[in-house]
Amino acid sequence: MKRAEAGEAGSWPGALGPEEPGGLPWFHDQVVPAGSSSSRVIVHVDLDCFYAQVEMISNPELKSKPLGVQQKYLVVTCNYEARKLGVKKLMNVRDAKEKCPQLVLVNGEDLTRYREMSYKVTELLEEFSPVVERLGFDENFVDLTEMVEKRLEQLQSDEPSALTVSGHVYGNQPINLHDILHIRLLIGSQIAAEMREAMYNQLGLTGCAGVASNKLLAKLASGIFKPNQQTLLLPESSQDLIHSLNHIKEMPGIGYKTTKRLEALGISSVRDLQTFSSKILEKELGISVAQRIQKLSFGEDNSPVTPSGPPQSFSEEDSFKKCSSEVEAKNKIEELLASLLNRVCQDGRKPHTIRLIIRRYSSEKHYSRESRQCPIPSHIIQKLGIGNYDVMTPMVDVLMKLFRNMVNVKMPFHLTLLSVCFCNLKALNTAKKGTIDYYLTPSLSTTSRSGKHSFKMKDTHMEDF
DNA sequence: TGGGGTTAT
DNA sequence: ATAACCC
Repeated sequence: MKRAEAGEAGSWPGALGPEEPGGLPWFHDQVVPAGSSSSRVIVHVDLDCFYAQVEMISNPELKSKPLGVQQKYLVVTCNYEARKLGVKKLMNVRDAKEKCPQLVLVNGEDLTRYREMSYKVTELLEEFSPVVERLGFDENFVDLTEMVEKRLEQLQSDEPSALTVSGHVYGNQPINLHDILHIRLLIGSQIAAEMREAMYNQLGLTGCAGVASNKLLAKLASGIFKPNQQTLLLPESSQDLIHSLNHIKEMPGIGYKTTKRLEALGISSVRDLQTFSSKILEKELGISVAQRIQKLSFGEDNSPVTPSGPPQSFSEEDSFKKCSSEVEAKNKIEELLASLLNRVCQDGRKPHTIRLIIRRYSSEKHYSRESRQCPIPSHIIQKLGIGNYDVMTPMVDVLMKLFRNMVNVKMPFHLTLLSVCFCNLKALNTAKKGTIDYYLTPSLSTTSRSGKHSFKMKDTHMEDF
């Protein structure tokens, strides 16, 4: 454990300032302005090799073996046993087997169990604080600011071990118990440890956590000590952290395209980006992207933790070497749709838009998708919740119209991916005659997004059933 | 490169 | 409808 933990924390309650008599800790009057966006406490929780963990829970015999999760010809993730033997994420199955002949592979193309476990994690974290933002299936941000404030208020001066950091501190920076920002982050590290404990005790999952003053730094911090550990970043160390990145590509928020454009400008390190002319950057990338990523390069990120809530869309996709006939496409679309209907049925809400996505074969490069979408006919929507009887057939008809709108079936074609997506999800219309909702709810079966009737479901507070 | 997701334009 | 980002 860290120096800060043993040494400094033991000095409590000697941390009381001389000008604060009585039993209250000195920081009790250090108020953070309400709504202030500065000085937040954010945790990023990142599960260890998530798919592999889920598979090992399903089949404990896999725990002692090097395990990879396979999708098509890729090992998309693997446990640490396999990593020790040289298997990497997104490695070709052939390369992986070559590196590690004992590698056990399980198919992970069906995401159902991963998705279910993923939401159990998010729900568990929401018990700590409702402000939880999902990032993929295996990462969550939680804004702990309020929770930390409450714990500070409850803190008694006769709790000698109350101010002990949990886990690592980045750079072994000493904690200053007279610094309110340090104290708040330290409390955040304790909550992070409780979250990881709860994940393990209740779900059997291990993961990392990073605690810092914003999402960017929390995310970078969580990756410092890798499996099943956590790290706290103090403000004084944030520059060290961001400069420890070897390339701007490693900065969350700077993706493939932006990296290429930045490289063309001669920018490759974080410091290059920090010192580059803002004016020129704005002209090259647009003011929005330029300002955002240049702030990121200084470790600044004021983006809020946005509660994810239920998903905005459901989709199922399948990739393949070749699909070149309409019947073939129809069969695959039916499979995707069947799975989707089950999911939508379970969710309880109803999608009002359906989308079909394709990827055309192109000899190289240009990884690009095309899509067509349309409203789901209202008579189909109504049949959706009640066990999907004859919703398959009319829905496939709609999808095949979208298909023919994109693909000229009279000409040869070569597809490598099909995907069906349900979106524009709305709560069930449970409005009944005589209730307030009945008079306030815009008809959900007509063109409800138009003009004057477009007040939002969030504000209307529909009762679920 | 898989099988998902999100937001901005 | 696409393009960018995230995993």
